[in-house]
Amino acid sequence: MTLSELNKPARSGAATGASASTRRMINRDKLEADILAQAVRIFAECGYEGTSIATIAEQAGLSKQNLLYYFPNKQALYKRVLDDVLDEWLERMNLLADAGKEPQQVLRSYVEAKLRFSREHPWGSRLYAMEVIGGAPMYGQEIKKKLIPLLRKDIAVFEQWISEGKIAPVNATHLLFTIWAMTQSYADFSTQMCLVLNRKQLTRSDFADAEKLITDMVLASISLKESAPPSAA
Amino acid sequence: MTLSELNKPARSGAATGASASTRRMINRDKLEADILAQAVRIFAECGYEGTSIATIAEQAGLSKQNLLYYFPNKQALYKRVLDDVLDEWLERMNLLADAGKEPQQVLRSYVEAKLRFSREHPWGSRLYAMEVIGGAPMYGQEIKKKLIPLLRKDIAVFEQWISEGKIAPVNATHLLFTIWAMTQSYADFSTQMCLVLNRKQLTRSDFADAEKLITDMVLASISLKESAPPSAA
DNA sequence: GTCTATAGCCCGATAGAC
DNA sequence: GTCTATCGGGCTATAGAC
Repeated sequence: MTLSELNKPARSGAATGASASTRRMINRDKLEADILAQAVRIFAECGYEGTSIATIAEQAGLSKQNLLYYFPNKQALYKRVLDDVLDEWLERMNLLADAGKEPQQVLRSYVEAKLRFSREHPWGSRLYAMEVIGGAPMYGQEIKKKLIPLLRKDIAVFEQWISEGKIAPVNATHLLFTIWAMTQSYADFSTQMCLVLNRKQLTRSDFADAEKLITDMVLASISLKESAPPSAA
Repeated sequence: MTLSELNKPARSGAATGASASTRRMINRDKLEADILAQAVRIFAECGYEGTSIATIAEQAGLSKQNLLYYFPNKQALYKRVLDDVLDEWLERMNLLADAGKEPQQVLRSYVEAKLRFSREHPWGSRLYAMEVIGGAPMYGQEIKKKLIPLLRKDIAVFEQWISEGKIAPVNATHLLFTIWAMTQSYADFSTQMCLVLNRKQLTRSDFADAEKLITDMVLASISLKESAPPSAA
């Protein structure tokens, strides 16, 4: 079960399975999805306090009071949005480091997936970043429970590769941090990048260029220099 | 003249030079500095809308109405804070790429300076990041005028190095973006990093480790591979 | 320059009719 | 489920006494 399913408000008719309530359920799910899609964008653009639920409601085509029928309060909506972001992220990232694939291929996939998330879910990426920058005052516990263990696992995989001599002895923790930083930045700082590039928004070609450079940098940093013999120091 | 000096409110007694008003000026400057120091922290923690000037005033030890005597309104205070951040940043970064130094040394200094800014001015770094993530709705013009030209100049320097064969033919624009991303992240994402590292805050040793890895990655990406001859393609 | 008082606004949330 | 109406509170900013 995903985080977002856990956080969904219990709904009265959800367990009946009758055709009428099922039809209603579909409408309700669509409406919730519309609300969530607007919410992630507006929260990311305006911040938590800068966002009024009336604005979200208006953009989703319903009244503020009606929105509060679907979500109990503003904070619950906010956490639900972040749940969905984290769910989607974990789903894409979780299956990368498990198999016995080569380090190079795993890191290629990691960079590609994280960068694709920045491209396909810019609002979610930015909203997550804003929450973390502010000290994760509302979502820190969930990050601690759900994300941090996976990041630690990734670092452990890197360190395993190092101890097996598969990659150069880099600092595994900071390697992960820098990969995160570079890929995340193409969502968070796209405004600044667009100003430099004189574009309205980043193109697929920009992301392809970024992926190539980031991948090259990461692979170069872990590549074993054949000229250096095992040191005795 | 710096951005912050331009944005300072004109004050009545500033031009007299009399000893009494000079003494008052010093007090006023100290009070303004206190307000700005609290403002940058609270704006970064809570966002623009999430920050009330009453909170800033309280933390600086004066009343909200009194704060509004020193700064005309909330937005002016906010922009002044960002001016100071950008001033400090430009001051540190501007003198790096001018001289005829070697690319390796310039990039070492660039990473070191940007990372030191993240360590010494975490609130300023984070506040700037939040403004950019939200689309720079209040400070976009200043970024466009003051920062973007310098970033373009840096990119042009990288491209000059490439055309002179001093560094490998990487994508200069994205090289700058990734350096920015990696160094910036040690301010913006320190909360997440601390959770991974199980620390209250990042240590000097963490920043030293980061600097080493980032520098190695950047220098590896620009290093000329001696085995590859100049291609005819 | 610092104080009290308050105008004027927006917001989140609730109550209750239908 | 959707509506109208409204409460209670916090906010920016201003007015004016001292």
